Amino acid sequence: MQYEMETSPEPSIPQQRGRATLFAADRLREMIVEGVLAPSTRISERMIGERFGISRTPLREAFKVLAAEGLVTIAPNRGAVVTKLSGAELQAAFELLAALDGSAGEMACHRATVEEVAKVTQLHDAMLVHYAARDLQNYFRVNKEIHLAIVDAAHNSAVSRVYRAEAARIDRYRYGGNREPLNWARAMREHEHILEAFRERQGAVLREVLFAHRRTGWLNAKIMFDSEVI
Amino acid sequence: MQYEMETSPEPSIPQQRGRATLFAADRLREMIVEGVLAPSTRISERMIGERFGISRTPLREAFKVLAAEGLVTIAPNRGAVVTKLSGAELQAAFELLAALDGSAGEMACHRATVEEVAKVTQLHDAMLVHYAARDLQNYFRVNKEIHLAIVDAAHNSAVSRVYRAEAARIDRYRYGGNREPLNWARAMREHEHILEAFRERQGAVLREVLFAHRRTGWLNAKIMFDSEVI
DNA sequence: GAGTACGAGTTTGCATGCAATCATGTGCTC
DNA sequence: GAGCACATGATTGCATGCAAACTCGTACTC
Repeated sequence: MQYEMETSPEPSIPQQRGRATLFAADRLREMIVEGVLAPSTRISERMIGERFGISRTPLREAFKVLAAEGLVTIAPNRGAVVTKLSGAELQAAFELLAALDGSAGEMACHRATVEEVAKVTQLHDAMLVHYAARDLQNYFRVNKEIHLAIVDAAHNSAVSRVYRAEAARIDRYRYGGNREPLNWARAMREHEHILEAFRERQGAVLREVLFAHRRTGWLNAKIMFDSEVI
Repeated sequence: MQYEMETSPEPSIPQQRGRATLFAADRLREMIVEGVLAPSTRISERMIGERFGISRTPLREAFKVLAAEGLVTIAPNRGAVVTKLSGAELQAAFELLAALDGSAGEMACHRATVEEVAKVTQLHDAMLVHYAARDLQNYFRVNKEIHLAIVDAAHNSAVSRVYRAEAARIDRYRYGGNREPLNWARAMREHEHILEAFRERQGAVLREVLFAHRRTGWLNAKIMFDSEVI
């Protein structure tokens, strides 16, 4: 997927009343998560307001929401910038996601419906196809869907909400981790174990496997982070 | 701690520029967490604005922040109300905190400094004194400090942040859980095990004990919730 | 030349105003 | 009396205006 980085004001999307703040927050969140707005990018109220065709008031409210989510950082009297995570913060986020992945996986083994297990199995097979085709983009997409499906199968709204929020914070830093064939193959092997443990509903095993899998993800992200590609 | 529920506009606290939104958010958060503003209470922009001595603009920004934290719920064109958790949502939050408590405890066993272990030990002893004196208020306060100290001893900023946010969401529902002497004694016994596992740095044990302890907390909260006291 | 004081332009923080939407009460219809 | 249409007041959503704080370039001092 490509993004046009046009300098001209983008096609003004007229919003119905009562949606300017929501529109701005969703739009900015998407741009940050997908990397269109890189970390440390300054977000001027006037500039973005003109781009989005809204005034500063709803935009400032959107900034506050994104700041609460940790996606932007607001300095008093100096405006908002896209949050740039330090190495320690990135590691902390990966560890948190590891804990959530593991705990949710264990819960999911107890609570997942037959349909939810089937759904994960189907997604896994789809991911295999993308892996065989070396289609990194779709591999990443389906990969994330698998982890979300397992988390949601825990049937715990708080875990799902926090997981999504924290995953969004570091999504920007995960995209390129599996470019190395060796790591990619390793991740695939781990996913085989994940699927097996989930289908057999072995909670303790799934917890351990998901925890270790997230650690692999962190090692990959750390390589990229240390090489300052991101 | 008591709060004056005066009907006259409360002592206007003149804020320095650039702090109106922060002031309003902190103040409202405190009022919600401590139960001064009960769940389902409507929060009118004009009313609160007059009470706090600020205009609607910074107040609306504060509402958005609290909504992102899950403390208030904003209905389009109808304003904000203090979030009222359903039984399922409350249980979900307790389960999430159980997972965070357990995971953080295990991390803390690996990473806690000698000073941090000593601090928890000291807090534990202080809690014992409050327990012996049946001082519920201070018992609760020190109890929370113990759990926070263990979580922070994991040295993971993301876990600490999420833990605080989620704990704040359900604090309102936890205050009265241990009024029954039997449950209170049980919680104290669990805390003995918590301290022992932490001091001996037995990560897997501490995870299990903290997880079970949080489950006890949920059972207590559920009794209160089902009796519709809160 | 380095460092500081200053000032014009820019940006943020907040208050206010207006239009759209909602809430509520009254009168009308059946 | 029940139910609905409508009007009026209240509330929210957003745009705009103004003052405070910041940025950055220039001139001045040492």
